[in-house]
Amino acid sequence: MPGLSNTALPLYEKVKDFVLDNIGNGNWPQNEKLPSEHELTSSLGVSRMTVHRALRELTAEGYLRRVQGVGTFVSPPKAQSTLIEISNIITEIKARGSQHRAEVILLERIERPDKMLLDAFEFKKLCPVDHSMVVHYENGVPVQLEERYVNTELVKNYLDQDFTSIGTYDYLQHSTPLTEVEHLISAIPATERHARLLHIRERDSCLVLHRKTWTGQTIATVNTFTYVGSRYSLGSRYLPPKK
Amino acid sequence: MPGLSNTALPLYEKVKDFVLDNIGNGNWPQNEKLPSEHELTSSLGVSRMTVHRALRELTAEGYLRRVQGVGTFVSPPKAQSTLIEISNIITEIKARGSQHRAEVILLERIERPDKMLLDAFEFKKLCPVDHSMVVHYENGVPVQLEERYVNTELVKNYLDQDFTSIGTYDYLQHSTPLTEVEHLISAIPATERHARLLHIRERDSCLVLHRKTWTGQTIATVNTFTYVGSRYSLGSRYLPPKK
DNA sequence: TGTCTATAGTTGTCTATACATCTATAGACA
DNA sequence: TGTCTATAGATGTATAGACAACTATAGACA
Repeated sequence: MPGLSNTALPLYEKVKDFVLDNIGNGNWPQNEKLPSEHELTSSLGVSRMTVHRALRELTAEGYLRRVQGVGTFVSPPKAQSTLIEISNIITEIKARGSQHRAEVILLERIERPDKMLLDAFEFKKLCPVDHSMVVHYENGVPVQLEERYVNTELVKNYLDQDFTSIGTYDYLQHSTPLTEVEHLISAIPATERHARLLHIRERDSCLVLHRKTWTGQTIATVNTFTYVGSRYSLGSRYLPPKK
Repeated sequence: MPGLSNTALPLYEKVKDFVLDNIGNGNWPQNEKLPSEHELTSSLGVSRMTVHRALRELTAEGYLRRVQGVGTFVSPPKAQSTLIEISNIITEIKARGSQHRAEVILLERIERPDKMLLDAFEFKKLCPVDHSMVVHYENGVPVQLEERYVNTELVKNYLDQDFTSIGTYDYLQHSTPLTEVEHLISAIPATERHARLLHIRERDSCLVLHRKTWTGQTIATVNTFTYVGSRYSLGSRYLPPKK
């Protein structure tokens, strides 16, 4: 066995590299049992704590699986390479070098939310809810209809903001720490209202992203983002943390 | 200062909880400098290595920022984690307790791919490509049309598999280590073929997930998954590692 | 044969200690 | 006043040793 590289890295990093190399070149195939910490300690000439740290970190990173009393095993390749990151529309438009414009369609307080809305927030009693509807344009073409319902208990002054200059996202992120997020993506045919606001025809396909956010145990916001199917794709390119 | 909880947790976990509590209740606000490892060591009555491990892990989790020679600081709240995980359809259907069935529509080798396909693979020369089309049923109702094009240089024996019993995903994952994945989600109206295979009407909305995978610098597979918009949502609920 | 038990082997945690490395700063010096 | 330097104090790494907790199994025993 070749042993550790002689770069300037800390020892535990060299041990991690050593293990990753053995996995990468097929020396230790999937589900293979690694040498025990004790064996690695003597064969690599480092202390057990150092080996232990390396293996523990690789376990946290998903490369290994450890069972107390049994041993350390090579994990099957991560299914984690199937993550899609949702970024906010304004950042995204600007990142493409396009010009962004937002049009506020509606900004209101709903004092008496209907049953559907109360259920969405899992409210027991009648609570007011702030409501915004904004259309985002990329180079003058409507791309996204953003509809947000906001818990007025948790988010203050939501209605006083100028969402043509500040992103709703930016305001919410700074005003409310969120503890949990739920996403749902689906496809729907455009309603008459979608068609009017997004300049498409009724029944054209739209991509809908539902997002619910929590602060503590309480639902903070309920959001629906509707994208024009033919003009927009959610996307991501993911590079696994190879080494 | 109250000190550590007296639960059955390991000490370093208690130290982590202690720090998180102090951050959570505003005791240590954003960018506050924490007591030094030495101070925590004496005030909490644990060894420095234990304090160090707790702080190191909290740093990896994004709660703290450490600067050698200077100190440890409370990090600003994490950027909103907006990741969506794509799991494979068979796992998903079974996880819902539904019955899964796969119907292989087509399984063929394309000896002379057309220009669109060659471009998708970024092939310079003419290479054969394997092609599969499978419809996945949940409790007898079609949910997903799975279409895959596979690089025959990288994936062997693709056509010999029985994809009614093995998931295409499972076979590919075991046969080819993948180094990079690209996803694109969009919404399209159903074509006549979609309508026929998925038992919907033409122009009904479908959710389309494009996935391209790389092995090294080479494109290994090009995939299109078409979901019935009204029957399916991609989703995820993400729980930040709070505590 | 079947069941229980002691044990060897493995990982998990914790401590005490040492030295390395980096940063800010007080104080010497020009 | 300005610059350099030694130093205190902070985090980073590494070791040796001890004990705890868990698992599989060989071997004793009924």
